[in-house]
Amino acid sequence: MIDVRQLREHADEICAALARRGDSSCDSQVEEVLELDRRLREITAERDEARARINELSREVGQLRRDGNVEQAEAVQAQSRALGDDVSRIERDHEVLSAKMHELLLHIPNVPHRDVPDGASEDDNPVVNGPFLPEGGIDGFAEHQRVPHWEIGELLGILDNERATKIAASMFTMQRGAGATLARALCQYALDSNADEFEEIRPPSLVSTATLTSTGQLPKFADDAYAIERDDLWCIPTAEVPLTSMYSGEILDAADLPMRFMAFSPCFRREAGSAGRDTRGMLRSHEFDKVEILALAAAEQAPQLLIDMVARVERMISSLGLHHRVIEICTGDLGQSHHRSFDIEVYAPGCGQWLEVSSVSWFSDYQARRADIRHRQVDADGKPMKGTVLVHTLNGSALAVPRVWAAILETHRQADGSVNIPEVLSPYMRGISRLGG
RNA sequence: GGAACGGUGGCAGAGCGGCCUAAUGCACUUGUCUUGAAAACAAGAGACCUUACGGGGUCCGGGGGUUCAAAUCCCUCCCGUUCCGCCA
Repeated sequence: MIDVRQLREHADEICAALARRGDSSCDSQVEEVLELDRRLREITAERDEARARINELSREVGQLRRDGNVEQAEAVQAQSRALGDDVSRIERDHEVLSAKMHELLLHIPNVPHRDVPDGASEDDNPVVNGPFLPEGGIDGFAEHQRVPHWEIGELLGILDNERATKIAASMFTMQRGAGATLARALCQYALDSNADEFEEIRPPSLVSTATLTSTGQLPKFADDAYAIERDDLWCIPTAEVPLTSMYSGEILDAADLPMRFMAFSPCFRREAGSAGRDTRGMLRSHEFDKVEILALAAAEQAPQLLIDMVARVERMISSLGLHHRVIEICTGDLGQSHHRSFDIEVYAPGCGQWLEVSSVSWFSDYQARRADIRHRQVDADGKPMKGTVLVHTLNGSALAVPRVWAAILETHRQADGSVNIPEVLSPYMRGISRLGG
C-alpha cells in the first residue's frame, strides 16, 4: 500500500513513477483516492466536532443529575440525542468511503525505485552480473549435458511425476530414492549456509486472509493461491507470507533492526495463468519446497541488505557448481509490491534455458504499511524519538528446490550417464556422491 | 468438539454505567543530590487520525447493540488458560 499523505503532497511525482510501470490506469485511480481522501477528512472533522459536543453535554448531564436538577438534565439529554443521530449518519458515510478508498489503495502498485531500468516487459530486463558460463559460453557444454532433467530423472529412477499425477493432479511432482534425498539435502544446505545471520523459523503453511493480504497476494491475485474455504485459510505460495507477518501490528525497537529470518516451507501455487507451460519435469509445479530469506529493516539499511542478499544467493548457486547470471527487473516487469528486484537465473544445459531460481526484492514500506509493522526511531545519540515509522521489508529465495535440482542433474551429468553430487551437499547425502553409474 | 474462567497502557494488575482525563507496582525518561553510580525525592512519559498548531477526536481483544453517557450492561466473533473428549 502506498502512503495517502505522500500521495496528497506529491501526487504528480508518484503518478509519474507509477506511469513508468506502463500501467496508465494509475492516474485515474490516484485521482479517485485523493477525492475520497478529501471527502473523508471533511466528514471526519464534522463527526469529531459533534462527538466533542456530545462528550461535553454528557458531562453536563452527569453534573445536573448529581445536583438533582432532573428537568434540565433531560433537556440537555434531548439535545445530545439529536447530535448522536448526526454522528451515526456521518459514521455510515465514513465507513462506506473509507472502505472504498482502502479497496482502491490495495490495488495501486508500489512506486519503483528511481534506479530501476525502464522497460516494457521481461525482454527488457538487463543482465547486471554475469553470465558466468563455461568456456565457450552456452555452446561450451558437453553433449552428455544436453539431456533434459526429466529424461535423466526417469533413466535414474529418481523422478516419478506420472505417479504424482495419479495421486494428486497434473503439475505435481515426486522425487524418489536419491532424488528425494537430493531435494532435502538442498534445503538443509541452504539453511545451514545462512544460519550465520538469519534466524531459522518453521512457520505455518496455512495462513489467514489478513496475512495473505499483507504481503500483496490478495485481493488482486486470489486465483493464484489455494484456498481452504471451510476454515477461511490459504496455502502459502512462499514462506515470505508468514515471515513478513510475524511482527504485524507490532512496534519494533530500532536497535533490533535489521531482523533477519530464514524458513524452509512448502510453497503452493495454482499456476492459474500458466496452464500448459513448462509441464514437463520440475520447472513448474503446484507444490515445491523452498528456503526463503527475509529481513525487516530501517529504510537506510535496505539498499545494502538488498545487495547482500543477492550476493548470498549467488554464492550458494556457485558453490553448487551451477552457471548463473543476475538480471534486474525493469519497470514493466516489476511485481506489484516490489520497489526493486533482482532475479538470479541458472543455465540448464539439458533443457537449454535460463531458469529463474531466485528473486530478491525490496518492498520499501509497501508491505509494512499493509501489515502495520513499525519501529521506534532513535536520534543521532541513540535516544528514542517520538513517533514511529514503518519498516522496510526485503526477501528472496535462498534456494528453490525444483529448478536447482533440475540444473544439478543437467549440469553435473557425466558421459556415462551418472550425475555427480556437488561436494558441498555431501554432509546431507548419506554417503551418496553420485547418482547412477 | 463440550464446559468453566479470562483478554485493560512495555509488563503485572485494579476498576464492573457519569469524579476513568484508567488506580497501584515494576520497568522507562529527565531533573535534584553524588567524583560517578546506586538509593531517595520530584516531574514526565503511549499509539493513531486530524488541525486555523490553540486544539479536537479515537484506542481497555474485533465487530454490533442498549444509553444523554460504556473498560463497565447485552449479542456475536476471535484468541488464551484449565478440565473433559478426540488425536499424530
